[in-house]
Amino acid sequence: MEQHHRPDQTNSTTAPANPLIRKLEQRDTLAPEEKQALDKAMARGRIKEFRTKEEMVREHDEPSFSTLLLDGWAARYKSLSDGRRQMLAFHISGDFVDLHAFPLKVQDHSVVALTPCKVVLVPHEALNEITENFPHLTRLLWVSTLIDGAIVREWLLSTGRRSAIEHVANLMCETYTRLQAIGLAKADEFNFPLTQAELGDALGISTVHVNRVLQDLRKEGLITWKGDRIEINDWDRLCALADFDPTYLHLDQRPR
Amino acid sequence: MEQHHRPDQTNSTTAPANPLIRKLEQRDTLAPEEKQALDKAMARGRIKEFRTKEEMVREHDEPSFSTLLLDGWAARYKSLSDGRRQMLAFHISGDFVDLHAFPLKVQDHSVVALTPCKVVLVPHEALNEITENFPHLTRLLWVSTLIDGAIVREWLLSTGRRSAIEHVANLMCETYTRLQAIGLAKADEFNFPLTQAELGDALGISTVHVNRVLQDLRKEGLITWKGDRIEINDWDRLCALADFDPTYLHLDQRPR
DNA sequence: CGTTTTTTTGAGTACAGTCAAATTAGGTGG
DNA sequence: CCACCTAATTTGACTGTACTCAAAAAAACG
Repeated sequence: MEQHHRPDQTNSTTAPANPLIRKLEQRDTLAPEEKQALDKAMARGRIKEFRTKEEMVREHDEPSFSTLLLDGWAARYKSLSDGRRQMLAFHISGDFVDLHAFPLKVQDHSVVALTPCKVVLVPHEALNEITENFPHLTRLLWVSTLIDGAIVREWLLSTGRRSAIEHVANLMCETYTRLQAIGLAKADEFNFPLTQAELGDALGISTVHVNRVLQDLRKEGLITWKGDRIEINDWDRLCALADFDPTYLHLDQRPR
Repeated sequence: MEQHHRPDQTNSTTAPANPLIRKLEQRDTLAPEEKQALDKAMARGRIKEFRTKEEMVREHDEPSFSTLLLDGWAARYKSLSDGRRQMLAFHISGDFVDLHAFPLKVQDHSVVALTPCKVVLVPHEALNEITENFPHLTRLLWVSTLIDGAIVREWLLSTGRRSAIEHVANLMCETYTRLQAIGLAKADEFNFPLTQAELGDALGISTVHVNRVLQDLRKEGLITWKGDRIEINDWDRLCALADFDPTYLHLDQRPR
């Protein structure tokens, strides 16, 4: 548990094993010294593993590091004092689950592991050195928190104005698109390791209603969900039902 | 309309007339050269006015400037293709309504003026110079977009898991607290220039239901809404009903 | 003072929630 | 590999919150 992260030493012109670099390069090119700075920052972080359902980040904490997800699925959430819970985001490999707490200092929500997770705890001090010396890299880290924000806005639109079935459809389109972008989706199938109860907490509806809506989607021939795999049976009709416009995912290359 | 913004030349130890500086100083101290850089950036921007209900920022636009609100109320929103609309945020004096589009380049939602608004259009080029030369200031601009994000997360919690009456209560607590922080609220009263239909679009409920929930709140002796003024009749019970925890507003001083 | 917008009320409906129980699936140890 | 245990899914019956449509009343605006 006290081991340290070794940066990837392979040829940097091939796809990087460092999932953060891979993610940032999706958006913009990185100079060699910028990649080096990221590798160096991550190398200063401790590797940590979480079990399913374990709390990774707690509301009101003031950690001195930010948590970069290397492997597994995690979810941000907030709870009301009587226990009602709302998921705020899903995170996968390459995502910082709490980069916002680097500038903000205080956690305003919690993060839970949805599957076994492997993370690296990047010291805020290391991030601070990046912001002092690499303005372009700083903007890219800023971008990554902004995309998180854009996704939450789409979730708010879904929760406020989409019907339950449209909401599920939209989340499926979003998740498939995100996984596709980092090569974690097959042609028409992707991993979705949530329970229906957890999905309900993400959609803001009850478990029972999730179940009924999924049956409707299956009957309509749009998606099939078996175990932790979701198969998309009719992408076009799913997108139409969802009113899906991927602009908010900001997946296009946008060089500086 | 082609006039330029003149930075405030008064003694910088008193409350600044520049609402952006005032807002950032709420969070952290600014060095004189940082204030100067902000004033200079704003001085390069064109002043513009919008009428009530006028669109200030359009989804999919790629503007070369960001819109800083000097006066009035504005709201971010997204719409579904059949017209259903969800508000995503309210903005008041000192807020950038689209700072995210500086790093992201593309607008993923629109912004509408809720009242007559006066803004300054700060060129992205000017912001870019700030990020190249003032890392601390960059972090503060980053913080401001992160607080926007934290508020949207609270709205998502409200929309997904709070009942309509709890949701209204929470929004009233949030709005009062934000206005209070910049000196725009009286002891137990504040300006709220929305129609019930607009409030419904913010809450994700119908206009009719807004009206009925407001009657319940009035009957309970919690708030009174007359014209564009809301009076808080019982702050403690309102907070309790709302399950209000202002952590997510990040209003405390957090020096670097 | 008339026009338009906003708020309010009423009646009927529908989407989604709750509670409880049955069924199925998944994981573990013998 | 099977039996058992637990967790997850599915079903049924009933309830309730919030929606729609329509119209009346009240406010705001010029």
